[in-house]
Amino acid sequence: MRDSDLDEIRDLALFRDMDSEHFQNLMRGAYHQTFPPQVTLIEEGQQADFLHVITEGAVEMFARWNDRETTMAIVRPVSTFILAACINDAPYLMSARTLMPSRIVMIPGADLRKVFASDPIFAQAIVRELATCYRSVVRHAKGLKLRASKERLAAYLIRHAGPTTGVARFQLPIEKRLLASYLGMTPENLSRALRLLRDEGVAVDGLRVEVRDLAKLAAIARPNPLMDGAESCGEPDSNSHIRARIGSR
Amino acid sequence: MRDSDLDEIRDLALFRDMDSEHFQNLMRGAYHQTFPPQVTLIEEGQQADFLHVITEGAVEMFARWNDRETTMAIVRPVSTFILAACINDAPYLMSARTLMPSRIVMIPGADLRKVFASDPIFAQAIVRELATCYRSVVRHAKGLKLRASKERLAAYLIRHAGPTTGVARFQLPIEKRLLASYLGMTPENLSRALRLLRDEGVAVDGLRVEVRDLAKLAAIARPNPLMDGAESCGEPDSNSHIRARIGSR
DNA sequence: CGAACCCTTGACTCCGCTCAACCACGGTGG
DNA sequence: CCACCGTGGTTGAGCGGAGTCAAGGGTTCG
Repeated sequence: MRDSDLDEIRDLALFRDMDSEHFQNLMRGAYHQTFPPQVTLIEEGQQADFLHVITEGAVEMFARWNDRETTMAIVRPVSTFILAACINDAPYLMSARTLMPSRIVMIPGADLRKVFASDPIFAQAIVRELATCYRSVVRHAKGLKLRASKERLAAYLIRHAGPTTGVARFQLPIEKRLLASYLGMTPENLSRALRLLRDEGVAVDGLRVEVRDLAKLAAIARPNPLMDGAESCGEPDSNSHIRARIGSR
Repeated sequence: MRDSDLDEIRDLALFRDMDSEHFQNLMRGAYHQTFPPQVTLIEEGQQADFLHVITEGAVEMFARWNDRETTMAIVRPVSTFILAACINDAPYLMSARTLMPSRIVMIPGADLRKVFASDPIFAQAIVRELATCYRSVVRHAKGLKLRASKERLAAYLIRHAGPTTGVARFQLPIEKRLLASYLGMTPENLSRALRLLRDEGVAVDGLRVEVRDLAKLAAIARPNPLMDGAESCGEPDSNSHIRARIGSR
């Protein structure tokens, strides 16, 4: 692995405060690789051999059952995924694939568990990360069970409008079909839901979104830090990552 | 706290291997209390002051939004709840209330974090617990997004039929209205879904369930360790806890 | 230029929710 | 002992949200 990579990784919240020697132990067996888009990094059911850390790009976490498929989260730099499976040395519950060219650090699970056991600082960082992921999934589940699809969409738009008041303009960070799947609906239904929100002052052109009246949206979504809080980890997408995608209109 | 209680708690997987002195530090500020049924222990949104450990009874974890309510999990002895909020020193995302007379250990969050930082063994146990909870919610979310309600019900019944082949008989561990809420449907719909499953050889009388043909149910539920795996934590109910409830018919 | 692919729209179906009535059961108090 | 309720469960009727299927338009890419 290149030294510049090492420095970059070392600077992540997860590794920043840990013992130097332990960090080296972790990195000795680690890979830092670049993957093209649409590459399956992980297949659910496999044994968790590596902890993955995404340093560039975007990765979709998704799950399959009975010929159906749903996206569970979009992971952005810099965060880990499948930490829980690694810690428990258990099979992955989700699959992962790149959505764009992405760089991934892969740390052997055995090394992770070893260092984790001997470095309390690192253990603390791991736990914080894990707890954050947990809370993120709980929020996701709450949204699915308590909100109707139109309400989920409204909430999503509000989260991504940023802290603006009045009018907000932004780009959807992912394809609509992905967004639909994440929100637990079909692409057709997302399309219709967006049209319904036109009456509420939402204008959509491609991935460009303009929200004319945040208050009106909020009346539908009734946002709430206990469901919409942004502790990151899997929410597609933190708007701090508006990147110029090739071919963005 | 009584000594007998201390011994009991000390024996939990979470505390079993930790340093004795640290354990005492944890317990010094802890309470072990008995609560009647239908008592709200935790209100979502509150700051996470205590880690809770249930040693007897049953606790429902639920969430509210906009006058709607859904049960997210049922917690049985012996396990913790709201661990993630405590670790992150964040507000609870779920509320909790007792379903029956229950005994709860309450450990101050500050103590938890302190000991956690200085005892690697304990930290490891915490992480394992947390990772298990995380995986449990992921399974729950997968079920909600990938399975239809009838399929979710079938899967639930199979999980609780135990490893039997052929005919299975058991008791529902919770009220049907709770089960409905957990499975993400209305009580009316659960009722109808159960009638639909009659054609599949499922007979229900009160809380008594008889599954005549597990294979037929399995054809609907298509159970799968990645969705139905029983790593405990919140699944209502692990069938290792069939207790004689007063008034069980 | 053609082939994918994504998005949208329409028509249709159906699952699941709402509302309402009814029953069974248990507890309470006259 | 019995009338009265409150609660949880079941059933039915009706409706609406959301999925399915199918077709068409716009882009991108080989």
